[in-house]
Amino acid sequence: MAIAKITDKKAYHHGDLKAVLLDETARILRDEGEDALSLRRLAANVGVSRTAPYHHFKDKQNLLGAVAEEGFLRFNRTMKAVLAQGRGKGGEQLMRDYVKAYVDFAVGNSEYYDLMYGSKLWRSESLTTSLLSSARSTLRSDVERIQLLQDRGLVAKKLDPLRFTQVAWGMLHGISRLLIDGIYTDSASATRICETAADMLWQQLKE
Amino acid sequence: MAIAKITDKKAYHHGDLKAVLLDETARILRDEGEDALSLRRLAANVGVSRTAPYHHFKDKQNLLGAVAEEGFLRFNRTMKAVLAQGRGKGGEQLMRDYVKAYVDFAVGNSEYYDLMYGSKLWRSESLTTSLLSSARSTLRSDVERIQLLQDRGLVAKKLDPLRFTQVAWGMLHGISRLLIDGIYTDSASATRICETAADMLWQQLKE
DNA sequence: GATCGAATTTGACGGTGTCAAGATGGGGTG
DNA sequence: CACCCCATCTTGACACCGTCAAATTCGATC
Repeated sequence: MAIAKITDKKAYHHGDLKAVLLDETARILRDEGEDALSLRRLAANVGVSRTAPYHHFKDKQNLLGAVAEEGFLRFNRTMKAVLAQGRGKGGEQLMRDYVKAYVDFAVGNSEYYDLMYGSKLWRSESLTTSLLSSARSTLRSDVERIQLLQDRGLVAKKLDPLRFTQVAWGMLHGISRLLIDGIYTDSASATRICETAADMLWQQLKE
Repeated sequence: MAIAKITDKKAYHHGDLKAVLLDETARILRDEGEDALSLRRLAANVGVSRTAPYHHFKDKQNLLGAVAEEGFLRFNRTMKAVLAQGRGKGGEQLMRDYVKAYVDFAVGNSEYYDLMYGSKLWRSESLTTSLLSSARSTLRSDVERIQLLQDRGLVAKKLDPLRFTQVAWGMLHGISRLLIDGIYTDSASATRICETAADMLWQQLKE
């Protein structure tokens, strides 16, 4: 039915519907927007009857939760790569790269980011413990990294790592949201906004 | 029909439906959440037929835009009051008050804040120029205030007022969103998060 | 080859936003 | 005062939507 199948699973009648649904959901969100996503259209696009998705996801929110989980996976992978790649660099440059990578991911993968930190997910019971730990993974390791630097005397003693991380996260999240939603007047200057943000954070750290 | 009418307009069949619709919309959003809002329920609650609202608002998005405009009005009023009240105080304390006021407004009036800076509004054609200028009003005066302080030599010369304001706004917006959406682990420490944020901003200014 | 059960379908229900056409009735003009 | 206009409101209709229940299909296992 589908032009090409990547996996050979070919589970049952259709092939592994679950994975295909996840991909097509993300594709619709990316290309046509949130309003264009309905379970019925999704099913039709994939070539399956309207209620077929219900055997893989409890309801619509549950499907979106699964897409969000995929988003967290990609996000954590991305941020880990940035840190790995920044081994040699100085702290200031690393901070800039980190901030840029966060915002770039959010803006470039907004179909995932919207779901990951959308209000719906965090109020629904689809927020499983595994999803929650995945969601907090990056934040948690941020706090730990700062604590480590602090123990080594590379970061100001008086700084509260948790508090700092919370505020820094808020900053990156806010900048990302304002960019995604097209609220900043000149989204063209995204790069310079990120630099300003990174410098501000770095100054707090080194002090 | 309605128990009490504040205005005496009593426009036509119903009384000034438009204002009543705006209030009831905000009430539903606050008390029952976004999903509970439908034009049909709204109309029924107000005691009017399902299509009556269409004579006052082009469509649902247009109604929400009008509610958002009311939100901007209240927001601008609130922030102006904070500044007025902070005349005597030092800059540091004023910054703390300002940050706290912003976040408090967002969290305490989230039924408005969600609409004001929700993605829907900023992509819709309901974003009239009057609404847009109202939306940018507070931000604009923030930039001007910093420029003024800079001219008087009270703020670091090397600082770019626009860039700083954008980042500061991002920070406040992000913190507000994370609090509203229940994403922060310990929303109880909102006050201390605000203080940390304010101190960070203030340090950038005075430097 | 019969059977079991997971995967899928068809049918149905109540809900939604919105358009088109008709009804209503208060305010301005004669 | 009588008239009519037109903003306001209603009823009817349409095409969607999410989701439940019951029937159906069909690969894998005994």
